Amino acid sequence: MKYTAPRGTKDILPDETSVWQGIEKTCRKLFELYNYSEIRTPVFEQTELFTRSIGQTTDIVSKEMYTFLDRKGRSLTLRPEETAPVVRAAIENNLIQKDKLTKLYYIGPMFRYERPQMGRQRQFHQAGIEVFGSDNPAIDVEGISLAMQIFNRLGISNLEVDLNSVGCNKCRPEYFIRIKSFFKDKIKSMCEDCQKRFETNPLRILDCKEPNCQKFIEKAPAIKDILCPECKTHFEKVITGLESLKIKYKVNNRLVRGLDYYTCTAFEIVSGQLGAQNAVCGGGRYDTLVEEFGGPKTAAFGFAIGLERVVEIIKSTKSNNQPSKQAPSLYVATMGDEAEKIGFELVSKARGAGISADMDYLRKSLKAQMKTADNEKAKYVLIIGDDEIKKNKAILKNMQTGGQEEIAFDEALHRLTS
RNA sequence: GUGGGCGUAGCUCAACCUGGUUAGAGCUCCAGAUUGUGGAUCUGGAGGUUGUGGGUUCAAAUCCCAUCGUCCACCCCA
Repeated sequence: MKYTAPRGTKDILPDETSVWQGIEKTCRKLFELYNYSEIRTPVFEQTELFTRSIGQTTDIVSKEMYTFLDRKGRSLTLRPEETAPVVRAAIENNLIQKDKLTKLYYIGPMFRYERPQMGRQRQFHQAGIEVFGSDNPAIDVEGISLAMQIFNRLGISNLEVDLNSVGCNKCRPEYFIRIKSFFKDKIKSMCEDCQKRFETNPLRILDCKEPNCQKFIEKAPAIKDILCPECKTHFEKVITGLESLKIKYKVNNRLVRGLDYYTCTAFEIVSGQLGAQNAVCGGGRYDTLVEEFGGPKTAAFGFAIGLERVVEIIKSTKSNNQPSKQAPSLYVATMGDEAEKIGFELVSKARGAGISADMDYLRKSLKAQMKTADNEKAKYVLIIGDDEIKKNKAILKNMQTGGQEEIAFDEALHRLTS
């Protein structure tokens, strides 16, 4: 084969697109039900937008970005996530204003250079929201409930909400100090990655899965005990909010998100049906990012759903999901040039009348045309041959019942619309 | 970036371990049985540079190396 899709990318083929369309439709419907408006941003941005917001030492920035120079030598990067671009666009277009809540949603492709595996591709798709202008914990609750509502509507259950607070600019530095002093004498006996994390971002030590490291991590101070009063009450209010909506959650003190801009609330929604890459949704609060990007001081919250993973779950859940390909209502079978001409006009008229229709263009035998119509799941077949032309009538066959009748050419379309 | 599994017809796979005529089967597709009627059945047919490149050998789908792709896991995340 001469050309194949680049590594880590996939063609979404016709028998799959209906699943995708269904998911996208459900997302849009619910986003709009919660009063979010769609925003579409470029798929590439200035590289700095991502390095600044996500953080230099994060995996995404340090090894996963598709970065290139354009013809004028500008460094651009295919978006690895959508929060930074939306923040940029919102500031640039003055969407964020004082005393106003701005609620935006997006659906689109993201790009990260990683080794592909189950539920992980280099081009993947996310649907998500960003809310600007409120530090009210109710926003966090609304966001999480919206995500759960989407999964619910898609028929996905067995999900778990993992919740944590990563603190704010006031309490996080304090926590860093505590963590550093706690691990100071232990770090040498921990794994190589943790030793790096100790220098670059000690918070991530908590996320290490090495059994050896976990022994130490278990005894490490939990961030929830060091949170400042504001973060603490915020976190508690998010929890009571979730409880009042009867959303089940699990406080996970080790949940640390891989992007540096998060403050206070961080959450993930994980599925048991996915393999190692089990997060279907992730997000949280980022109350300082807008200001860091030169906008007004603005509290913000957002999440992103991984659509490939949703597709995986839906495929594995629905045992025999019928592809539900759209079928034409009418298939016109013709024999001979004259019949083909008449048939072509009828197909055209049918379409004009809103009836989905198709016909044979391969000059196949009638039998073969019937077979094609059957494979296409056409409801009716209109047969036109020499006999019919003479009588100025066609044969209309109902493919479900097998019954057929002679009918005038023009009459046939009326029959189908009525 | 690291480790392991796998690349054979459009699809799912067999033959590989133990090298040996013309690389098989099911499904799909095409034709016929049915001179102009789909689904079921039967008969026939088409379809392959065995991922690619090199090596070993009288002989390679089979053994070896490389490379690309894919899958799974680590890391991390959606």
